[in-house]
Amino acid sequence: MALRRKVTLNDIAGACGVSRATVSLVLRGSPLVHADTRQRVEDEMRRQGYVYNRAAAGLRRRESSSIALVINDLSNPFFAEFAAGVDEALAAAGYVTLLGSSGESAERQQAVLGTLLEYHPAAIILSPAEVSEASRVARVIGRSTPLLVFNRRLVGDAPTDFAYDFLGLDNRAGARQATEHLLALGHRRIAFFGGHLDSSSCRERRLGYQDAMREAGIEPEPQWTVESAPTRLEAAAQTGALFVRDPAPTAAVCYNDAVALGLMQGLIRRGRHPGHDFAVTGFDDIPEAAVSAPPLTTVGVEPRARGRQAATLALQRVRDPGAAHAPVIVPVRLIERGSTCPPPA
Amino acid sequence: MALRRKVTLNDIAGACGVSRATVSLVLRGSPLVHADTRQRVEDEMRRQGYVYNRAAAGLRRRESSSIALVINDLSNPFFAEFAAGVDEALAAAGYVTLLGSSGESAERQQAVLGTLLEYHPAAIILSPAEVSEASRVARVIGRSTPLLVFNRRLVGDAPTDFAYDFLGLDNRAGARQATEHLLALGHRRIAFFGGHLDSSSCRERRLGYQDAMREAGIEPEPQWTVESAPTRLEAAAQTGALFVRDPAPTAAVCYNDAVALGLMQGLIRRGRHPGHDFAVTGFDDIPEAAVSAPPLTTVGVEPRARGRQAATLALQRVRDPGAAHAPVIVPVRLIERGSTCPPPA
DNA sequence: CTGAAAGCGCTTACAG
DNA sequence: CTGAAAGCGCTTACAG
Repeated sequence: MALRRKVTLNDIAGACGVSRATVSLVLRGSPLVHADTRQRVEDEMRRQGYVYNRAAAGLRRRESSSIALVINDLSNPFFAEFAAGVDEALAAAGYVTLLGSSGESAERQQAVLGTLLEYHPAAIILSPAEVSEASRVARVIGRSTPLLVFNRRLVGDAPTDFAYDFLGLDNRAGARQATEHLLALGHRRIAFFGGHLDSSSCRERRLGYQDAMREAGIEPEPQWTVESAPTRLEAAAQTGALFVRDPAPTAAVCYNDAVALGLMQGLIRRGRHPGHDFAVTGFDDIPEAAVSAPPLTTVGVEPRARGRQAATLALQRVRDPGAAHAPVIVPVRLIERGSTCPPPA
Repeated sequence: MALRRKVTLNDIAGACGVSRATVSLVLRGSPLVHADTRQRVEDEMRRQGYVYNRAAAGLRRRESSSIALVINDLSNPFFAEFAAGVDEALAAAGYVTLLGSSGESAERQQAVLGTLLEYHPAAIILSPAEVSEASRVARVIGRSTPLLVFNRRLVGDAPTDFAYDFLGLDNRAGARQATEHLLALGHRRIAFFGGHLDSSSCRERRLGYQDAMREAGIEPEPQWTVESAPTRLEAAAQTGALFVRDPAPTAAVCYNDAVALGLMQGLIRRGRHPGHDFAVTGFDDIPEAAVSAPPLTTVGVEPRARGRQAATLALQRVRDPGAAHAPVIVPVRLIERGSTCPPPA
């Protein structure tokens, strides 16, 4: 099957015996055009299967109707949901999403940003790879495209003339709530499990954990902090690290849900019963959290709503480039389900 | 912070005292340009922070370097992985991914396709909503953009002059393998659980199940087929339907992993032990399948690799629009893990 | 080796 | 109410 040539404004104008300008006015719904002319033009467009060329229009009008979205890990449901939310809100606002993924590699992130910039998006939404330096990101993005960073802080200071928006979660308060919940159940030996401490979100969550512990008069033992990649698989593999020394913890505040679900898996393999003889909390409230066995007590952050919010913030910035750049921190709340229990007697 | 004006070829040409044409040649790495000139131009580009405008170039060259990707459900890890694979391969080939999602709504899919077409992508990759009519899809896409459909067939016949590529899984063979595995373990009363029979992939998988059953001399009872939305939650809720009549099945071939994991959840809630007193198989091998409790015996389809393959096929079509349109069906294979067992004595 | 000119598909003052 | 003209940022023959 041969592909058909694309129909342009010129084709329609020619067929109707009017000028391109008139067709353009019809397209943009101008009241200047005579109703008969409008009708003829619209019929002809339908007949020929005309498709507007937004790139050409954008070029002429010097404006962009795309927004670039760079995700660190699309296979994590948290980020997949976030991306879905971004796309949903952008589409509703008449923008198209240019997708890129970094796979948690700062190198790839640079390359992806460089490529996406060539499409001159109106703004960039970046969920950064674990260790992304502000200076490098600033260098590739330049000073003519607004940037919204989601979830993790960029590392180091950005150049003074490089401002960007930030949308993050109240990680510290969320982890604190989770820890306080475990303390209230009677736990004293509580681990902070999973994540890498060089990521800002992980550090913040650990601070919240430490806040609650110290407020309860407990100094967390170093071996109660176990790092792992923020994935289910890695977390399951690290489960043993919680039990190498006595007295072992009776509960764990996990970096996120993926890690918490992995830990529950790891516990079950070791013959333990999360929610009965060991308490686990997560962070994110991904869809699986509600249906795991047992259902996961976790900190709800509504990733899809965060995606919509990120899109909204980015579009606000497009409309008003001069506004101040105050970071937006989203409050979070603990959702109690079945994976927490008092410590075994 | 005021955004800076974008730098264009003209700015560079002016600053270097050469013409736009020369700068353009430098950009495209032409050997015609004198080494000194090239150096001066490249330095100036770096100095001014020039960013190529691919949309403008594409307009002039009458070619597109974007591909549209429309996903039915980004919150299903299977499709999220697929999308990640598509994006990975497209980026490697120098294309950008225009993302859209239909949320399993055929209406929204039409709207999303319409919008994305205005960016004149070189091709469209569509993972269609559950019931997508070929004629409607054909109408919105027209005859000048190649289409690759993934995973599900479009419903009804397309107009004769509308050809599209198809990448699908060997659903029938996969479900057959799963069923044969259960038969080999000694099961006779085997259910086909989950999915909607008006989706082509579900119908095909059910045929594979029926093939294996009949070959073993067993006529599947109607009540052994239980439909549900292809999600974990819905499947968990439908678990009871398997046990309303005696003799109840001792095993279930599930439509996909999400459904299988939901069924396992539902079984556990009813006091049963999947992998010990009831056998379950899945389809897809999403990441969770390997780490569920018990790990899920399933049919591996490698969604990320399928994404890369879809991108490759779409790009082939872009290069050679006249080639024949033979559907590509990917062979699949059973991965044995812990969720299957012989029937209880 | 480099420049002047035309043109991709659109929009926007400006005439009339 | 409609058309002629200029121009968005680029590329591509064609001269020289």
